[in-house]
Amino acid sequence: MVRYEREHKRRTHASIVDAASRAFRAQGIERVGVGDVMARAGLTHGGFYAHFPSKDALVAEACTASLLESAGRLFESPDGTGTQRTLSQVIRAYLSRAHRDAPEAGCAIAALGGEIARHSPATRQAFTEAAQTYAERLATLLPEGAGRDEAWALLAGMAGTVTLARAVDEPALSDRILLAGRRLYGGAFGADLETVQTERNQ
Amino acid sequence: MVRYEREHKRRTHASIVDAASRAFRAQGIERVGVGDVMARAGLTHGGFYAHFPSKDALVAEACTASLLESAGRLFESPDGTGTQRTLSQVIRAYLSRAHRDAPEAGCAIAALGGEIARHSPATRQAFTEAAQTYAERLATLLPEGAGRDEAWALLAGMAGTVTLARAVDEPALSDRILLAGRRLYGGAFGADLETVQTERNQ
DNA sequence: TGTACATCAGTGAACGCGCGTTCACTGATGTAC
DNA sequence: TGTACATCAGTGAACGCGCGTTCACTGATGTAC
Repeated sequence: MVRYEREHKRRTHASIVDAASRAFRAQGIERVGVGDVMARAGLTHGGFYAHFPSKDALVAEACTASLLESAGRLFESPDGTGTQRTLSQVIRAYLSRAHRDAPEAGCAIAALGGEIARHSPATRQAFTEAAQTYAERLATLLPEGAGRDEAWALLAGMAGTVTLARAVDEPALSDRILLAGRRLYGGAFGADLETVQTERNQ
Repeated sequence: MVRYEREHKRRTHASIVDAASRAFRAQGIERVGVGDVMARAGLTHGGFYAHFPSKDALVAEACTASLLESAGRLFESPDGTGTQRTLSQVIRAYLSRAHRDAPEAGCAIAALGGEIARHSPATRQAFTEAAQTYAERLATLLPEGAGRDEAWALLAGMAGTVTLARAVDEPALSDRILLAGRRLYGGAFGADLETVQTERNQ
């Protein structure tokens, strides 16, 4: 009965979502068309509606995917062993030049937060759910006495810092904003300040 | 020689910028057309190009205008006497439900930061310049030892907090994010925590 | 093992629509006489 | 004081374009016999 390999369509679907999640973060949701996404996935635009009922449905899926993917990248050490990063390492990685300069692989809150706030209920719901697991994962790294709400505040603050560092057009100012963010959140959550200072070039 | 009152065109220009700055913050730059802006200013779309060379030029002017206007609203007491707010009052006002629920009159960094990061050099330059005066004004309220960089970090963090509070679709969670932000920044910059706690319903 | 064929993932032309922009015009303004 | 008129802020029809979406189709797949 099954003509094509069982996994075939599922893989195509996933590759469309992946292409969309990267394109949206790089260029914004509105600037990226259905045709652009399909071309990035190596397909033509007509086939889109065999996978999604509307562009909005893709946006919702791409929000979830980009949050989960970037959380993975953020919380795990880049050594490939799956080791969890410490809070200090997470703050440094989030507020790094590398993150600022690669929005397509970075946190969707920083890249798309403003646009999501104005999007459909379905998109906002998908975003909220995925952000919740992001915040909970961050909460486990916080010191005694700090819980989920503190994790939300830290996440929101770091996202705003990266967004502003991307918006200003003076590179030196942008770097100083990231550094000031490291000091602020490192200090507020007891992360090692020495490390913050010595790794300013990461 | 001057047919129309000298101020006539200047006033129309300013009312277009004002309409645009509110519409952009409410709906996003891309979703608001030139025709929408002109209609909000009580005009028709054709006259637009007698005032601006392009939509992009309007975006740049609207960025400057909305940052200056919202800074005025934020730093001055609402009693009308022009009294300056304290740091604690500024943090409470920025991270208030009122600000979250009225993006069209609020801070452009929170509403448009992500979009501006992807916009034209002219827009980013205008934004950076106006944000600079915003940050400098905030810096004068900070305690001893904190300077312009700390003001940038505080501004960026508060903007991200309001953006995230607008993006999530659960009202209770949104309120908790704002409150956690007040505690975080109030604590980090030595603002009166008691006041923060007692005015949670503002 | 070889062929005929039903399936359906993906193609590409076509649609209506709203956008930014252009341009020939209109009519309120206030000056010149 | 009254009228003719040059100015130009604002009007609205029209443009080309890219968007999201639809749909008749094609051709690779792997099963049935």
